[in-house]
Amino acid sequence: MSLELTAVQTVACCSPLAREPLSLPEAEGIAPLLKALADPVRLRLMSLVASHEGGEACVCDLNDAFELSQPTISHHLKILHGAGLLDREKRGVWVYYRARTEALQNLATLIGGQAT
Amino acid sequence: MSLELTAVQTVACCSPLAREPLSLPEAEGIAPLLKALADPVRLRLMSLVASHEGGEACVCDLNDAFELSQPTISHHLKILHGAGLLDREKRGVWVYYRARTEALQNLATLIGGQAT
DNA sequence: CGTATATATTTACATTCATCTATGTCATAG
DNA sequence: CTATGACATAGATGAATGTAAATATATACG
Repeated sequence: MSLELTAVQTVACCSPLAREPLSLPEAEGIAPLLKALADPVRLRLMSLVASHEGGEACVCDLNDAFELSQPTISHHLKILHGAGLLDREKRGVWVYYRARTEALQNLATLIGGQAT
Repeated sequence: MSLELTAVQTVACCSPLAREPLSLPEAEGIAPLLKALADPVRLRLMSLVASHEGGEACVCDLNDAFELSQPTISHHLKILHGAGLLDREKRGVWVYYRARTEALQNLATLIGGQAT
């Protein structure tokens, strides 16, 4: 097991933006998470998965929601998964993605948390 | 006055990610806001301004917190201001930036809001 | 086995981005 | 009016990123 913190672990460690200045390592840990979200396709993927019944969706469902090639969707899913925003589970032929809601909540607290 | 919505206005209009799928126009409106935040320097700038006494800081304060050239800081501030995350006010020789907390709160609600 | 389907990876290319240096603008001081 | 300090803009460059096309892997089924 790695000693490195994942982006998701990093974001859980910090006070809200408005409370105290972020250190450089903190900022460098959090930016990749926001970067992963900062794309229209990936935002829609996240909301599709998070709002899908059961909190999960298979790639086959997701592909149909876009006019993009399957490899492109797969690429975006990999980025979201790599950032720790989506969990992956293979069941038979299909792969299901599930939103990591605690990661989203931590991020929301960081961005919008009160100063005091 | 333009009929276009700013990114900040756009983000205030949407349900949380986990409640219902984002439309393409919504996602395209929100992504630029996240993109503006998705950089270590800009994250630190936002937190420096937001947590600074009085909720504002002048560029002279901000420059000193980084080992980057003044034009580079100015560039990042322009991006944050363009996204609607920072307000700008010139007073005499100095320029003060102020965090738009309601924009941050709306963004936080969008990302972390409960499904129901 | 062999074929079909679902998903991932690789490669290639065009675009975007962060940063720098140099220069411009504006306000104030002398 | 000229000099100085604070900040912005312009232009250039190298790195990172998005997308598509082709290919690979893995499972199911006959």
